[in-house]
Amino acid sequence: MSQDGPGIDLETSLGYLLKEASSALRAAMDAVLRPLGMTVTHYSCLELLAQRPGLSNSELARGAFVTRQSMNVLLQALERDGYVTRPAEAPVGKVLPTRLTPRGRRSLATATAAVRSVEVRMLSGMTQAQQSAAFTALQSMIGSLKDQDARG
Amino acid sequence: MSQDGPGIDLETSLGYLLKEASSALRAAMDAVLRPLGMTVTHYSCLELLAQRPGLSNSELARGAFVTRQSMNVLLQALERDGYVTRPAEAPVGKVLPTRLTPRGRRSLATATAAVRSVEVRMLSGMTQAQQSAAFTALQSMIGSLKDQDARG
DNA sequence: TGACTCATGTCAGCATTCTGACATAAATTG
DNA sequence: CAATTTATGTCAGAATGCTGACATGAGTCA
Repeated sequence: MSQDGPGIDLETSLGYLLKEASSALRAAMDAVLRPLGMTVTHYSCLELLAQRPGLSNSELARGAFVTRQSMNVLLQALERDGYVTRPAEAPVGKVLPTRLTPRGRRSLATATAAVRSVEVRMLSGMTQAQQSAAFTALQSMIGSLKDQDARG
Repeated sequence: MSQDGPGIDLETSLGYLLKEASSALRAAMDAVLRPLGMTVTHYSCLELLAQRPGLSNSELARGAFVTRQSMNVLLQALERDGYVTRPAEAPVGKVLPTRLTPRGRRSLATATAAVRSVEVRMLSGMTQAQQSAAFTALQSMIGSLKDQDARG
């Protein structure tokens, strides 16, 4: 069965499949967000702020899987265009808590609908049990991989 | 519970978890490949060529989830450094079939060992049944998302 | 209290990838 | 057979993200 002899069989590799699924999801999200003039990172930032108002730049960066620096330039653009607000000075420490403006909330609402349609389609061929299994499996993978990071 | 009311609950979203897992996997692979002077795309290209010799630039790009243009610049570097070879002229059509050199094969061997250790760790906390379930689930997601692409 | 470590926000420079575009060859279609 | 469509390789410019670096504030520990 061309098992783990010479290389890693990409046809049966969970890692490769994970990358493929993630890539397909990102492409699908990009496709529905583009007409709204939004990128995936853009949307992720807004969604994070809706659920946890007052998040800092660094926390948003971790939540959207980009660096602080990248999130910083995005936040500057979002602030300039009136989607979010940040205090001019940090109320405590250096952390600048960010919040959605009404305009940001409206923009997020339409984006959320688009993204939800993608997620629904992604799950359309799966039973509830399969979804639960996938959820557990992904959490397990994440835990193992993060563990490694901590040890290294 | 905070179900699908206002936004998408990132804590229970399979899409978000998928992105998180993929990000963690990429970070882990980057960490083990960096000492070898390799990037993930770099490694993916070599692994693809080992399993399917003679792949073209465009086919490699699809397999590594990047654009033709990006793969093209990578291939030029790999060719310059003697990891792969491409004929100066296309034997048929415009397709330039790429092949690993012995040096490329040696380089891939060490990289494969490193990547395999990451994948083993990723699967360490999962039963065989869980792995099978995850495999099926991911394939289902990919199928649904690609379907959408075709229809759009 | 003072030294040390850690996290944050931000700037500058660099690398990587993507978008747009073009010419060419194969496949398809009428 | 001719025309259209599709796919490929490649170039140039733009956008995006990252690495490196710095100053500052908070927490820790002796």
